[in-house]
Parts: sequence; structure tokens; C-alpha cells
Amino acid sequence: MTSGSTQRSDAVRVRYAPSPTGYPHVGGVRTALYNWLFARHHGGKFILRLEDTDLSRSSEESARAMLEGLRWVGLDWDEGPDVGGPYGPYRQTERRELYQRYAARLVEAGRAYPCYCTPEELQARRQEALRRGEAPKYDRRCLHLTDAERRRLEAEGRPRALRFRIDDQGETVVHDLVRGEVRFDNALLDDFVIIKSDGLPTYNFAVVVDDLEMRITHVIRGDEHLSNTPRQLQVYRALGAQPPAFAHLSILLAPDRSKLSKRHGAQSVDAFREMGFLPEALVNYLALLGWGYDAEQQIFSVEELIEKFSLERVSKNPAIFDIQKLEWMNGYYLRRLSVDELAARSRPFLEKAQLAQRIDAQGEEGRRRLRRALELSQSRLRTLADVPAWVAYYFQDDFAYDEGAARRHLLRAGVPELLERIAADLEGLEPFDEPALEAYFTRLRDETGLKMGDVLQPVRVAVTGKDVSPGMFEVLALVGRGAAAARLRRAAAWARQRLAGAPVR
RNA sequence: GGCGCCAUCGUCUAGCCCGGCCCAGGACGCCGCCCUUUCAAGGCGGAAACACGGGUUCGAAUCCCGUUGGCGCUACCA
Repeated sequence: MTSGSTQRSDAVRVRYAPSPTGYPHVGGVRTALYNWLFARHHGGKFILRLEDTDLSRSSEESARAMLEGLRWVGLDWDEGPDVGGPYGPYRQTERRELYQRYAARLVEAGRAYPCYCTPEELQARRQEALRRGEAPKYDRRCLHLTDAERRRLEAEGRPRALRFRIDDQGETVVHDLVRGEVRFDNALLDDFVIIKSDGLPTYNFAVVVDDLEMRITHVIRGDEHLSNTPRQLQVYRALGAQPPAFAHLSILLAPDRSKLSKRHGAQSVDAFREMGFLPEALVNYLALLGWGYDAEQQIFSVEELIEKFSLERVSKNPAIFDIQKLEWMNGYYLRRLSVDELAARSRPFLEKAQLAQRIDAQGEEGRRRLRRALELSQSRLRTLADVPAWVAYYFQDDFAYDEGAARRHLLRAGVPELLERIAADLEGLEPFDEPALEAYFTRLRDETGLKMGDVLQPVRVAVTGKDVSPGMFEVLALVGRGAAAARLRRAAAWARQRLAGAPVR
């Protein structure tokens, strides 16, 4: 076994090692991103490894979702379960023999021993210790078993786990790249299980073996692992191996300061995709959550992130995920997309809103109108999911009026007459384009003595159903003469009827 | 309970290591103004923070101690 050697290649090798027990959530993606940026910055390797030793919670579906989620945000890996690599396999359940070999080494060295205590017994003793106000450490009962006792327990067919014999003298110091020196009293550690009775390794053992075998140089992971690091360091030492460097990232919190979880709604990258976020915006935002270049710059391309990323500038405090800033950033990226790109990225959302078929049905003209519609609404978008609402009225006439908008602008004395007149005028307007429309409405304003808003807002509601839209002349020109006039008449009729039937105010 | 981590505007943060340039800078959000047919975008301006208490020092956001709070670990989960 060569892996126990202390030599370390100077090429950076980092890994992201999720356990496939759920969806890929943003916190994990951020950890992966930092690892990836670190690797790319240093021209090193980024490795993906699946920690699937918890058979009851791991699933193939989740593993697929993990990889897909990472790929969606634009990460790629040099070694991993799907692409292979020189230190595979890259899922722990396929590496059992390896852990067994390392465990055997520890047993030989007297640093590991079989334990026959059942979970129930352990649980009971733990409760008891807690009740007495003592630390719930493993009592080393099985360390002191005589050969005869051991034989008896084996003969009983008792399940057997393997425990690591901790060195409880002195202290273990973690030299953390983001937190500095962190010291732990070894007397507080206990003999933890390294091989479960099902033969699979536990996390604290498997990570060490894998990181060693895969020649990982920097372990960049979540803060929740900091407390476990002294245990792992002891395993490295017992193996006579040089540990990698460590960097513990603060975790992501929900707005209520609790850990980000399901009940806070969106946390899986899939959810963000469905909400219409762009991967480049999510990456930029996530990079800034816990890392800052100079605090002035907010927008970073991936290339810039790679160039500027460093662990020294990773902040120590936990960060709260702020979806409003993400939305702002998403809007920023959306505004910088070409119209064609925007159209392409909007496609799934237009399909979901049943608009894609209508657009397609218009062929080339449909594409042209969609492009123009997107052009007009681009600066108003925050997510791709907003797109359908901004383009729908260019492709369908049968919409309902927004209640508040209708009340404010349609259900007023004189409005039906005004709309009918405009409809008639527009039918004769030549040409029916933006300059002509503007000239017409200016004339109408002067002639009636109304303010532009008093004229245009009713028109807006009649033509779009809402009181918010892009510039009215552009909208009218794009909707087209026939449809515009028809909608104005429909709104006039609707308003007249409502005003007569149930007088408003 | 024990151990560990963390602590600057509502949020992300700069500054902290190497005390004075900080009556604390930027960004999101919020408010106001400008532009304007509405809403955005854009421009300009504003309110908004060094958790608390002790030290050390001529001087502390910056160093030390304590308190409080948040989070994590303490599993045959990862």
C-alpha cells in the first residue's frame, strides 16, 4: 500500500464529496464552487466523490440529481463517478475492500478493535451518562474484552463493529486555512466506530482513507466538519500519513438564522432553475456569499472568479441567503443577454405557460414578435419565469383584466367613449407605427385637454390587461392595428356594462 | 451538559492580522428626487451598523478578558 507515504505532490487536488441523500442544495453547491474555483485558480484538479455509505438514505436518483445540479451551474470535474479517473472508483460503496485494508492495518497496529455493543446498549449507556451529568463518551468496554469473552460474543453471532482507539493524551491542533489554529483536548474524544457492523466505513474513517488515496491536498468543506477534524487527524497520524490542509467554510443560514432547509422553500438548485434563475447569476451570488474580493465589485464573470478567488478572503461568519440580492443579480445578467439568448433560455417557461405553441403557430412572424416583445421587456425582468407574463398579450386576446388596474383606469366616467374613439382613430391611422402613434396620441391629448397618463393608462389596461407594461406606442405597434382596435372596443364595452350595471363609486 | 466556531447597516460585506487616514466604505433592499404615458432600467441623494461590559493605550471596530447571542459537533448520519 503506497498511500501511507508522506510525500505529497504539490499540484492542488481538491474534492467535493456530497452524500447522495437528497437534492443538491445551494449550501453544498457553494462548497463545491469554492473547491472548483480553488482548483481552477491553481491549475489543479477538482474531484467529485459520492459518500454513499449510508445505505438507508442514499439513492441513485439523488446521485444523478447531484451531478446534474453541479453541471447546471457550470462546474466540471476532472475525476468522478461518471468520468472515472486514476484513483477510482469514486463512490464509497464501491471501495469497501480499501477501507477494510486500512482498518486491518489499524487493528494490527493496535489502533482499532472490535466492538460488540448493540446500538440499544450504547444508547442506554449514553442516556445514563448524560443523566449523571457526565460526557457521553464510549466507555471502552470492548477494548478490555478478554479473548474468551470475545470468542463468546463472536459465537453468539453478535454483530461486530470496529472502533478506532483514540489517543486521549494531549491535544490536537487543526491548522485551518480560514479559521487559523483551532485546538482540541484529546481527552474529550472517544473511540468512534470506523467500520459499521454492515461492513461499511463511517464518515470519519472513509474521508480519511479516500482523501489519502485520492491524494487530496486541500480539504475545503463545511464548518460542521471542523469538530470532527481532530478525530480524522488522529486517524492520519495512526496511519503514519501526512494530512491535507484544511479549510472550513461557514455554513449558509436561512433568513431566520436557522440552517437553510426544506421549510425555507427554495434550497435545491433545481428549484432555482425552475424559478427562472440563470446559473451564472447563482454562481456569482454564491461566490459572494462568504467571499469578497474588495467589497466594491459585485459582478464577477466565472473567469474573474477563477482569477481572483482565494481562501484568505473567505469570511468566517455564517451567511444568510438573501434571495432579493440574487434576484437583483439575476436581473442584471438577464439584461445583458442577447435577445436570441434570452429567447432560447425563456423557451421552457413559455412552454410551461402554453405560449410556445401560439408563438410557433405564427412561424417566422411569431419569432420576430417574440424577439421584439423580449426586447421591450428585458429591462423589467427579474427571472425567466417573469417572461410569459410580459409577452403573453402579444399573442393572445382573451385575457382577463387585472382587477385593480381595471378599477383604476377602465371603470371611470368617459373612458368607454374615449376608448371607442381611439379604436376608430387607430383603424384609420396610417402608417401604424411608433412615430405615428406618438403623434396621434399627442394630438389627442392636446385636443381633449387630458393628461397623457389619463389617455394611455386606460389604453394600456385595454390592450394588455395590466397597468404596467413597456412603452404604449411600442406595445400598440407590436400588437397590431386590428388586435389593438378590437381590444379597445372590448374594453369599452366591458367597462360600459360594468359602469351601468353596478356603478363604481 | 461538554467542546468548538462565529459576532460591523435589515442582508452580503470592506476595514481588524500590521491600533490613529473610520463621527466606519461598497452592494442588495428601503425612502426621496431626476428621467418618464405606467412599470422597469439608468442617474443623483438619504436613512441605516462596529452585540454588551470591562481592561490595555495619548488613542480601539481594530489588541486582551468576560458576558450574551447564533450555529456546529458530541451517531454503527454525513
